[in-house]
Amino acid sequence: MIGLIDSNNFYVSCERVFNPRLENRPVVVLSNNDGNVVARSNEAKALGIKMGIPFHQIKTIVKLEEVAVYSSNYALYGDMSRRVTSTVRDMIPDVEVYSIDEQFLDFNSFGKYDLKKLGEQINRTVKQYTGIPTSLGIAKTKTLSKIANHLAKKSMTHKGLYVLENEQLIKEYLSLIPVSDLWGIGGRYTLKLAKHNIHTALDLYNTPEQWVKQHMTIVGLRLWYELHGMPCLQLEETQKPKKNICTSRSFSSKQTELSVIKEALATHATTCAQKLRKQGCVTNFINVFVQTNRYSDDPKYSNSFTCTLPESSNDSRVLIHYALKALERIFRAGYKYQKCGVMVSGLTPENQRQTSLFANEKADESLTKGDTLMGVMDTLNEKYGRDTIKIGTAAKSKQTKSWEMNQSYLSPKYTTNWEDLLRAK
DNA sequence: TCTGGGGTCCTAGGACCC
DNA sequence: TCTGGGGTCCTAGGACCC
Repeated sequence: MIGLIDSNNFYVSCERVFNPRLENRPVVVLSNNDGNVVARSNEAKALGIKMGIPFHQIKTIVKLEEVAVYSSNYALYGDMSRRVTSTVRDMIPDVEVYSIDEQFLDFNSFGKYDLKKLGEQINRTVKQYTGIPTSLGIAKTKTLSKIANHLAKKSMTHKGLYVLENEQLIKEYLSLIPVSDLWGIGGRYTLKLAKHNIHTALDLYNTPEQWVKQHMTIVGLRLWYELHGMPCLQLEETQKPKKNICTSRSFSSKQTELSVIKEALATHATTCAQKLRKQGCVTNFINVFVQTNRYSDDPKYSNSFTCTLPESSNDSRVLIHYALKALERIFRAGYKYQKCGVMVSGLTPENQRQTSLFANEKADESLTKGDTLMGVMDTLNEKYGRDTIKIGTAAKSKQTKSWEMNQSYLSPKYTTNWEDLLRAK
């Protein structure tokens, strides 16, 4: 049996752990730049605040109902997520971390245990150790455990735990679930399936295998098998190295000057290089993109350019150099830019770096020196805090405030930043 | 005034190889 | 009337997830 444990209203729950006055109150957490609502407490849901709605559209109700509002605090949520995972892993060793608030659990070596009792114990322990409330669904496949989890959360009688086993019950529930709620069915498939009169999860369950394969590829077929209780998706307990890494942000206000965008892009390139080094990888392609606001009536422009590095690298200085070169090629004056970013691909492990055919000893030496320098920078930034030391091009200037992310409602980084903790006190 | 930031997998078709 | 039989790699586009 497979379990899916999921933290309820996760970002809101993290804020509540450190601010219990938020209990029983409507609370929302916003996306980066305080753009949209990405998490809601049950009380906020009851007020009709929809997932993903732009913040400016709910300002009236926020004031009227005294909704507590928070900017995303990923330092806090990431750390709380690690605590939840390690608590779960102490009880069930085989865990796949699926997202910041979800883990799949493998119960197959717990055959003789009462899964209901065990499940209750898991929820209770996580709450006790971390303060985060969770829901747990258990079934034969990942897809069915997603459904069981949904049932655990939605029904008051299940109290955050549901073991979905009985074939007849499975079919009954499937008949109540819109096909669009299934894991793996998005907007496009929902429309396509509706045209063929497939509306509920049970409709899809009853659709012939051949039709599914033909119209929904192997991906849909796996989903179909999983619904029938035949596992096709394995637990992935080790994290696979990423194939692409992207760092991008919207500006807090629209930007027109190349110099400002250069500063922002250099900062993103630095972050991207840090992420590469953390994964122990080097890149040989760097893609840079800029775009204007797609919702506004102002002239629109978006473009990207990919540079091929002469030699694979994860050196911040190298990435900044090529990112700015790419930017020069796509920047057009006269537009109000909203966002820029850097994406690296073609990643290879650091220790399998392909050097240039024409590299000489001097080049080797400079490569080693670069690695040492980056190592020192990473160590200092880890020990004394982010941005303790950085490359000059990405340094903060008078212009920085005009592009840096807007976070007007940020809570302290209670668990990862000592100064923040003191401030909170 | 104001609309996020990351990722993955699959398929078809084109280009090329022997 | 008739034109081989295998392959690989790359890219764009489509679909999805949180």
